[in-house]
Order: sequence, then structure tokens, then C-alpha cells
Amino acid sequence: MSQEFTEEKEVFQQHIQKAGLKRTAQRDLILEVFLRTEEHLTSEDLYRLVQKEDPNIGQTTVYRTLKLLTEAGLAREVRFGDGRSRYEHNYKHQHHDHMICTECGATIEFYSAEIEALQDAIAAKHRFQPTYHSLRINGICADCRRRAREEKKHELTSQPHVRLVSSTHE
Amino acid sequence: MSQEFTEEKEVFQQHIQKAGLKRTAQRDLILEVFLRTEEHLTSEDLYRLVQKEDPNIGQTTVYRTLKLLTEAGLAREVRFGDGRSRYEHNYKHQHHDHMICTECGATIEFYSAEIEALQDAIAAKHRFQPTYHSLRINGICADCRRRAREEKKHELTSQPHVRLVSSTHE
DNA sequence: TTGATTGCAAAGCATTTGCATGCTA
DNA sequence: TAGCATGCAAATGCTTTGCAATCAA
Repeated sequence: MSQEFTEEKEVFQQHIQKAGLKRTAQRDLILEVFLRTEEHLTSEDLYRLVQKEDPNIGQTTVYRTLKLLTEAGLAREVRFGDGRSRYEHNYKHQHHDHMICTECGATIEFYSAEIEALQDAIAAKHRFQPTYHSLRINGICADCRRRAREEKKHELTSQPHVRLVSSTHE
Repeated sequence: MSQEFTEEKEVFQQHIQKAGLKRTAQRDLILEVFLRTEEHLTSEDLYRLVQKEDPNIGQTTVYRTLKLLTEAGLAREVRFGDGRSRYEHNYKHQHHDHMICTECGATIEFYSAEIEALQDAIAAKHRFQPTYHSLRINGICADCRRRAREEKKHELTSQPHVRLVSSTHE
């Protein structure tokens, strides 16, 4: 298990050394847990996960280490608009954008070379030098839409039916 | 002056009434100041502006009124990733996205029908029903790039010159 | 040994909420 | 008059900072 992600760990050590910082057990563990979790983690999320393996690690260290991972290019900070930062893998992960379901919070990642190209063209037209961008599409995901449809159907068709049997059950 | 924005004010009154709320001097003033300011205002920004005309208005009221304006469709909340919310005009303003200069904070608005269409196509492919989206391109604006270029030029050409005269001055 | 790192508590921000008072409809 | 609105202070939630103790290089 801990033998995985050797490349990412190498990148981290490189960054640590170049910046004159020090390798610590806490940083190693936080990186390890971050790497093996394929999600958009908040600092709090990661803190809870790390706590399971070392209850002595502090919230603050997780915050600081996530910032470090971002500087090292291993993590990318994303904001979905709820006021808290989330982090996702960034090393050798193709850039992508997100659709966020406002019902269930699910996120769908997508990538469009066409959109990227259009963005670059627009930036160039304004002599704007882009460093990074973020595209968020909020809405309702397929699952939640289906659920909503079924609930509506239920309302229309089985509601009277329910009334008929309701006296039998309960 | 106060005769302007009659349409927007009408929209606000409509919303107020429909929701069973009440018209107040504070709300009127906050709306007025918001409408005549064509910028991406934070609640704090608007609070300061409103304060100039009525020092008794509280920060909280501005927060609450901005939320109200958003519900009424007059304002749109945008987040540039610095942890605070900004509000821009939304009534009969075409949807647009932003480029944000990370040097000077300038924002450039843009609109691309092609990007919009591509987004819709991608959402449809995932059976995702979009309600709204936000595209932010961070980078360096034309002015800041020019400034940076000039500083570099200055460094290369006049730096030795400065050294030559430096003994004379100071 | 030296300076970076840690974890706690406290501080900082932006925003929200509780509540007594004030004011529309 | 009833109940929404206001403004203050306090509370909240996320994140950062100060600091003494600890630890890597």
C-alpha cells in the first residue's frame, strides 16, 4: 500500500528539499491519505481520515500540508461556492472542470478541448495571459432528475391508490 | 437621479409584495446605490457607499438586502475565489463570464455563445440539467503585462546606468 | 545545534442569527 | 395593531496565526 504513489512522493520530497523544508511523519501520512482518496476533499474531510491513522495530528497541520501539496503541484484547490476549499489530485491529472449537483452534491468531471481553445482565443483577444481557469456548471444530475420524475409520477398515480390501502396498513 | 432605474425598482417592489415583505427606506437606498454602481461589489463595498448617504444603516441590512436583490433577479452573486461574495447587476444584463487579473484585481467580462453551446452539449450528454454556471479565467491583464515588460526593460538597460550615477546622488 | 514543524489556543474574516426596538401595511 | 425590518452584539464556520515545545537535518 505505502509502496504506491512513489512518483508523487518523489515530487513531494523534491519540493520539500528545494524549499529548504523538512520531511516529517505527519506530512508523509497526510500525503499518503490524500493520494489514496480520489475525491474532492475539504481540509476537514482529510483531517478526519488522517485522524483514524494518527489521532495526534492536528487540524492545522492538515491545512498547512494541503497548501504545501498545492505548491508542489500535487493538489489543486477547487471551490464549489459553498465557502470552503476542496482539494483534488493534480499530478499528471489532465485539467478538467466540474458539474456540481445542487441536490445531492455529486460532482461530474469533464474536459472539453473545444472550450479550452475558445477560452484561450478570448483571452488572447484581450491580451490577457491566463494562468488557470475554473468552470463550474451547477444544476441537477441525472440521478436526482430521475428521482424527481419518479416522485412526481408517484404523486399523480399512486397517491389515490395509497389512500385506498392506507387504512389497511398502520 | 432617483428617477432612473424605474424598471428595476418596479421589479423590486413586485418581489417585495409577492413575498409579503415590506418596503423600507433602507432597502430603497441600498437598491439605489447598487443600481448606480456598475461594479462587482462586495457587501462591504456597498455598505461603505450606502453609509455615505445614511450613516445609520447597518452592515447586516446590506447583507440581507443583497440576498433579497438576488432573489428578485436584480443582482447576481459571483465569487472570484478570494472568500468573499461579490454582486453584479443581473436585470436584463446578458449572462457573461469573467477574466480576473491576479496582479491588480481588474475584471474583464466576456461572453461566448460558442462556449455556452458547448457547455449545454456536455451537460446534455451527461443528462445533467444546468441551472447556472460560472467560468473564471485567472491570469494577468494587458496593463499588468505591459507594466511587467517595461520594468524588465528598465532593469536591463537603466540598471547599470543607475550604478554609475548612484555615487553622485545620496 | 539550528531552524523548521507541530498542535493547541486564540485571533481573523466574512457572514449569519438572536433579540429588543422600530416601522410598514 | 400585527408582524416584518432594523441594527447591535454575539455566534458561527472556515482558515490563519502566535507561541512554546518538539523534531529533522
